[in-house]
Amino acid sequence: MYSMIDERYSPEKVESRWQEYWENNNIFRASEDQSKNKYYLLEMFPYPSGKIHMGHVRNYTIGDVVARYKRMNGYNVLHPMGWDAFGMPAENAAIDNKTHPAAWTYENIRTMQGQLKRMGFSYDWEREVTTCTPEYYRWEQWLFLKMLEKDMVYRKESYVNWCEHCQTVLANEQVESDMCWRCGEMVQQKKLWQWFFRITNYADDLLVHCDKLPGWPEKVTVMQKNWIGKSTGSELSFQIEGKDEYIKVFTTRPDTLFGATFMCLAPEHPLVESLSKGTEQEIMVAAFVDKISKQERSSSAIESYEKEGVFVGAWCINPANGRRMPIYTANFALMEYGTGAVMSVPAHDQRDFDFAKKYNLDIIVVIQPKSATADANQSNSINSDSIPAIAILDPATMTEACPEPGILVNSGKYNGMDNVQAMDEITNWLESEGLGKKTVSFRLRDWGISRQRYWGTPIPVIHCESCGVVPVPESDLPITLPEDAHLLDNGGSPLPTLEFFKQATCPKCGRTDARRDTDTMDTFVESSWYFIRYCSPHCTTGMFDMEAVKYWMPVDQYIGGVEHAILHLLYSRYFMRVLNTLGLIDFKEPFTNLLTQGMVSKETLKCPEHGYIFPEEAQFADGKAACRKCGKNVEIGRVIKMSKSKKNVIDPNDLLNKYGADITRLFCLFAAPPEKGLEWNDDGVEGCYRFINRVWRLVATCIEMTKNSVEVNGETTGKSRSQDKIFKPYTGPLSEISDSEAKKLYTKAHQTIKKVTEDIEGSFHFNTAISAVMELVNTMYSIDLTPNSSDEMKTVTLFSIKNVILLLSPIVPHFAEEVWELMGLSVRCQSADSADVKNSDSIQKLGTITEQPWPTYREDALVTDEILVVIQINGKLRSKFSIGADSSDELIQTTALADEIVKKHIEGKPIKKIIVVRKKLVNIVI
RNA sequence: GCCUGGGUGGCGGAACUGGUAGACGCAAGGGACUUAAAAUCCCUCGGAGCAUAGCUCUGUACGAGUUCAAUUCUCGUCCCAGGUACCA
Repeated sequence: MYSMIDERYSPEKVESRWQEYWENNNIFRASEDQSKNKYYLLEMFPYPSGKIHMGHVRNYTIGDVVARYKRMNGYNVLHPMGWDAFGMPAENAAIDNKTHPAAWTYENIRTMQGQLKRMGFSYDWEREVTTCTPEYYRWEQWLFLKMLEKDMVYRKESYVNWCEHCQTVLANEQVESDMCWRCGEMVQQKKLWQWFFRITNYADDLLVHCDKLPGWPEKVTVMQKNWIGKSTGSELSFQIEGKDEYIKVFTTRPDTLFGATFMCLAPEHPLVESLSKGTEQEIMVAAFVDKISKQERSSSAIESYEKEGVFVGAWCINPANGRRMPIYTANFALMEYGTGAVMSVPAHDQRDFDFAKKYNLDIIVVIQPKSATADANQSNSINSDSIPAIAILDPATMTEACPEPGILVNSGKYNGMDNVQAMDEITNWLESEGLGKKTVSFRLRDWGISRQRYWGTPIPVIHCESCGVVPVPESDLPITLPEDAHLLDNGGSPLPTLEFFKQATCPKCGRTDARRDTDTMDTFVESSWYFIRYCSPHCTTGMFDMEAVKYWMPVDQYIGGVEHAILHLLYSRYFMRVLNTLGLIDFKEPFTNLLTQGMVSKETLKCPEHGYIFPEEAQFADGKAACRKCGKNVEIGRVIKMSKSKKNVIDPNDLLNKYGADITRLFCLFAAPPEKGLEWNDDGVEGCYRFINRVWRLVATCIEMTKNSVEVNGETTGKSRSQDKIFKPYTGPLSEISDSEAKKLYTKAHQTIKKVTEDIEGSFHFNTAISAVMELVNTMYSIDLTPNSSDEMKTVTLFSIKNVILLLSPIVPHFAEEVWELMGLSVRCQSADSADVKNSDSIQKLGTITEQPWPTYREDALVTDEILVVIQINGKLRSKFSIGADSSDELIQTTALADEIVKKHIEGKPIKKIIVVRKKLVNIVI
């Protein structure tokens, strides 16, 4: 029967067959089983943008390999998948294609689910969650009401990007160099009443726990810490000249108070208008505030604007020295941070220095850096490891601010004090005067969740003229998104135009002219708790079933793009804290271990006529590209992460059609370690196909060489005639093998098991794991394996090939199942001869490869007899030699010194030093 | 701008805790097999030089430094990517 094995591996024949087998036998269905250790493995669910692209394929392949690996290690694995189905692209598509966001979304889900199934991922599809269904978002509305009850949500006025021409709100992405992407009109800022989650209440807790997430990459926790941005400092009050009013500032440098020479207020600061009123600056200030109010408010935009400001026509008094300080309004002072006011110390802050130079404001030095004072005293000293020798700071000659620590000057009674000490002393003094206190400030802002969009979760409140904001009664949930709505051509939400939706009866007073909130929630809200919904996706009595959550949560391993390092991950952490505070769960951190994969990227292509185009819509020739539709030259843009909106995506279908799922999976993993970014290029895929075929032929060879009997787990399988020898994989000690070639192979096989296990367990470095298996396969190819090989070689070969298949099985599961069966190792091929299998127990034991235990290695089989030692002379490699593995350092040193090449290099020169690195290297210094 | 990463042959990448730079694979070139092609197998493959079975120099973005020894540690510079709160 085995001579019937095909010459080449044919994925199209094999893959669908095994996918059906897994599905029909519910192999990946997860249920709470208290007797087993659970393992919740989660990949970030996708936004259903159309088709999956290589970024998804890579992410989900990594996850699937881990899921299958953990299953083989005996865990009860939960591996769910779903859809982050609300979002802006559905609205844009609806406008462009004259369809409905729901129709577009569900169609995409269908397509993408088909693609994922074709990849052979081991999801429990019974648990599929789709966030745009009322069954899902009703619980989000429910939670919103709970949060409202507990004052965890509030309303305030806040700005949005506004296009006057389209009469609509724009996302930051829809603003292209200050203009509306649809019509090109200059974008303005508009103030709207919006809902905010009080995430800042948890700022400290979120920050502190960043250091209690050992399973997270440090770069992610560092980014989150910086994002939260806790700074300790002081809040100081400056009296406005001639008034009994004070300006409060937050500063991290109270030690520089005596050097504060002017004050900057955010343009939206209420004092800006009131102070300038009636002064000759009034018009200038109003014009400036108006100009700033129209500018984009994203922090990258704000930082890119030139720092500028306008005098508001009033002064305040420096509480330290009574100095008159002009008050400015400046574009770099942010209302959202601190108190919206900044005391400016130009001598010691670069931004203030630049501002002072620009507007010709006073600069007073109040700290002399220690290095400068020391250098000044010993004029010729060269201080090699510090700042270039500075003379004593002089405002007249300074070219930049000096933020260095040092000794206070020009600071009255604090002169001569160390500046760090002065921070406390000056704050304490002002506190005693009632003008200051120590405080902390966070960069983190409350989470604005109101969106003036259609395709999102409706916010469950009603606005009543008599009662104000009234929560929708729980019994009225869900507030479903009306489906008979058409997107407006300008991109605006149709909800405010739908009278039947908007009209509501006030639950409190019964007024019938109340109106429903027509805003929807930020889609980050859905993705902040979907992972907990997976535990009990069909629960109708609450967000989740407590028992199921107790069993499965937290997520043991979360895998997704590093792009989500801050927002999504921080919001999810915040949401668990909310649920915890509400008493719904007993933990705070959702994800124990996190793997952030690097972005799969590709250059963008932009046609002057058709805008962004897909790679297949361009014709490439000598480094240039032309649009296939209009023939015009296409602008080849930067290499950026794949995204549907920029159309720089590669659909895996071509690869799947040509090579199948396994080769595609193998290639994605072999290309680079997961955390590294990947500029897409499929040049190496052919090599992966070759490798799989090498294994395929090796399997055929092994079957041929051992004929038709193999024993697994003590059970003989396959047909054996009495005259046949029965070969089974050798698993005994290395020392009992006499054939030196078999010995080497046995060692290599055990080393490979160790290497692959460690690469997966330690860092998910599948690329090196695959390399290791390739090496083992190469070793096997270097041996002449025939039916005439020694019995010893046959059993060692069987051990090796069995482990090649097991080690590869999480990566190329269809292929592995197939060859496992061909080798007579799976229960499936037993069905015809079930009499061979003595009892149902052994069926259980055999199973298919998916149910096999992960292989283990023998320590005794890892060691080799000889080691290679390299000889360096003055750090340069000159020679090397092999020596017994148990040789002493002394023996290694004398062997090295006796080396002919070494002798030639030394030529009687005196040896200054010899360094011997254990069993590795000798460095002779002459 | 700011925060976080990254930069190694023609290409993707490897190198444990500072100890042989280039594992594994792709591409390329040469050869074997074949009527031919595909497939497969074997050999070469960072650069330069020389007295070419080999040897020497040089090389991990760039410039310094620490060390017997640096892709790895320190400082500085350049470039690229991710995020920057309404893309998800």
